[in-house]
Amino acid sequence: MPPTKPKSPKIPKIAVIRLALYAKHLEILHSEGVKLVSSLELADLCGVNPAQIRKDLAYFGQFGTRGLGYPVAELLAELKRIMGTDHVWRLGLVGVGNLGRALLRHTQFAEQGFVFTAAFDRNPEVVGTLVSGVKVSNAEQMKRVVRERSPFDIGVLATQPKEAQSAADRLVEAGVSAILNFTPVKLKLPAGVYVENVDFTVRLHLLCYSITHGSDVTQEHPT
Amino acid sequence: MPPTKPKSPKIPKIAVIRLALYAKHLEILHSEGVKLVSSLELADLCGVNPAQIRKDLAYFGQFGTRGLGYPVAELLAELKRIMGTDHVWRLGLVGVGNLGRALLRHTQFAEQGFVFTAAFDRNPEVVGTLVSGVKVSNAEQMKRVVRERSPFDIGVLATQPKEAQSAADRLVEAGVSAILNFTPVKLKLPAGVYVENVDFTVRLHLLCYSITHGSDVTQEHPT
DNA sequence: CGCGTTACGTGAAGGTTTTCACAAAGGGGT
DNA sequence: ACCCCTTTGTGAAAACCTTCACGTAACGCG
Ligand SMILES: NC(=O)c1ccc[n+]([C@@H]2O[C@H](COP(=O)([O-])OP(=O)(O)OC[C@H]3O[C@@H](n4cnc5c(N)ncnc54)[C@H](O)[C@@H]3O)[C@@H](O)[C@H]2O)c1
Ligand SMILES: NC(=O)c1ccc[n+]([C@@H]2O[C@H](COP(=O)([O-])OP(=O)(O)OC[C@H]3O[C@@H](n4cnc5c(N)ncnc54)[C@H](O)[C@@H]3O)[C@@H](O)[C@H]2O)c1
Repeated sequence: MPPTKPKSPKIPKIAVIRLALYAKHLEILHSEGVKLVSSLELADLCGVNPAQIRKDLAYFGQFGTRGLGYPVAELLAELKRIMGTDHVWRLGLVGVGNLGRALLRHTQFAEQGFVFTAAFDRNPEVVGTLVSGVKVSNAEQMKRVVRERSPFDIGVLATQPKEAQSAADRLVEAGVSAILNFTPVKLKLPAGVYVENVDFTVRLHLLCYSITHGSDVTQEHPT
Repeated sequence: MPPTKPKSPKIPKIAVIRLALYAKHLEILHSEGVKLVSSLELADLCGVNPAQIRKDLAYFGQFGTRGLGYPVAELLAELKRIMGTDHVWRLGLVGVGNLGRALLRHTQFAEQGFVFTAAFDRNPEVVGTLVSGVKVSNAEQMKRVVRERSPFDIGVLATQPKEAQSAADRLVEAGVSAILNFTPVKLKLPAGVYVENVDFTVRLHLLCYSITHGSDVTQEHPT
């Protein structure tokens, strides 16, 4: 029986973020043939406090053996199950421009279990072409394409900013409940639709502050 | 005289991150001709608590007028000065591949005061070409190019993962003290060099967790 | 079989960030 | 000149997250 207890207590949001970090390093250990790892060793690899790891894991169950540590393969499998990354997720790209193209061609997504099954654009010159093995469909027919040919779980938004909201609406209409948003627009979406905004410029601003003030402002968070 | 007091007390790292968020919304208000804004109004726009804004600003000085609010133009100018974004920052790209190309072509960086003045690659087929008006130089000659022709302040790293560390070392050698790192590699760099890591896959993992557990884990943080 | 060693799991302590709540301050109307 | 209304700036309280410290459990060795 898997030693998982229900996650009744409130789980700090940042703990979930760190879970992905732990999984990443467990993956490496696993590939190196390491069978057991202590919270201290894993903490060193991840650059966090060992107690932090134990506490984070405790939110989801008991995975270790006292006196030994954690079984790498099992813990990795558990973390993947918890994160939902124990199976492939299908991505649908909206906006096959400069950035969208780079994302489609990014081979490392597939290695992590994220596969583009569909791509959409509005530009007739792009529609119908094949980018990195993915056929670009007409954005107007998203709902139909999703239903009949290429369903996906997560929408990746990379249109021009002024098209972002309507494109997002279309994603929701098509039944998508999670969006990775690369546009600088704050999307208005119904409850139950999850959004993650990616904005590189915030990071640039932080670097500017650090350079200007000579003090590092970057926290160790693994984002 | 500008009402700025020295930043003697300890400033929460996350407060600086929010400053960029405030500046973004002040920019919009300014373009709409709004002259004054209260912490309540700005808080609504930014999706944070009004007291948070007042506290964050208080770390850097007194910018408001009691009973009125904050003067949009002045506060914006102050924030830019504090962040160091009151002038143009020069970017140098290392690795003109899928992602690097998208970044070079991204017109919105310039609008925010970030301009690519140099680009480097190792691939002879790419070296010498012009991408979005920027000449691609040989990565081996980075130090010379930076000194003699195209200095820059912030290095943008978008090489293959296994080249990341050595490319970063070269950036440091060339005198760069801030790096925006798009590779999944945790760079080892001397103290005084600031790094911000951009990793989209963490965001995808978070979305997976949200979908799987039906509870939103995304914090309102503006990253 | 029991004892020593190790390292987990967790309550409590400690530290940091967010929010509350209110005194103080400024503007504007009369 | 005074009063009223609004909103800042800021201690204090609350919430939150991290780290400590130790009881406890499991393994392995003599
Ligand atoms: N390029 C970058 O490096 C970069 C960096 C950060 C953020 N972004 C953001 O990402 C977005 C895309 O940037 P880009 O450089 O790729 O722009 P782009 O103009 O090259 O690409 C946009 C693509 O979206 C398509 N499109 C427009 N409306 C659409 C719709 N309703 N449905 C489907 N497709 C539609 C366009 O035809 C075009 O192909 C922008 O919002 C930009 O702000 C880009
Ligand atoms: N493409 C994406 O959407 C995406 C997304 C997330 C992360 N990344 C990361 O960004 C990096 C680049 O991705 P990509 O898709 O553009 O890869 P890519 O292979 O298309 O481009 C890499 C470029 O870097 C150049 N290069 C290699 N070594 C170099 C060196 N020492 N100095 C200078 N240039 C060098 C190569 O010649 C190539 O042009 C990778 O680390 C990848 O993991 C990419």
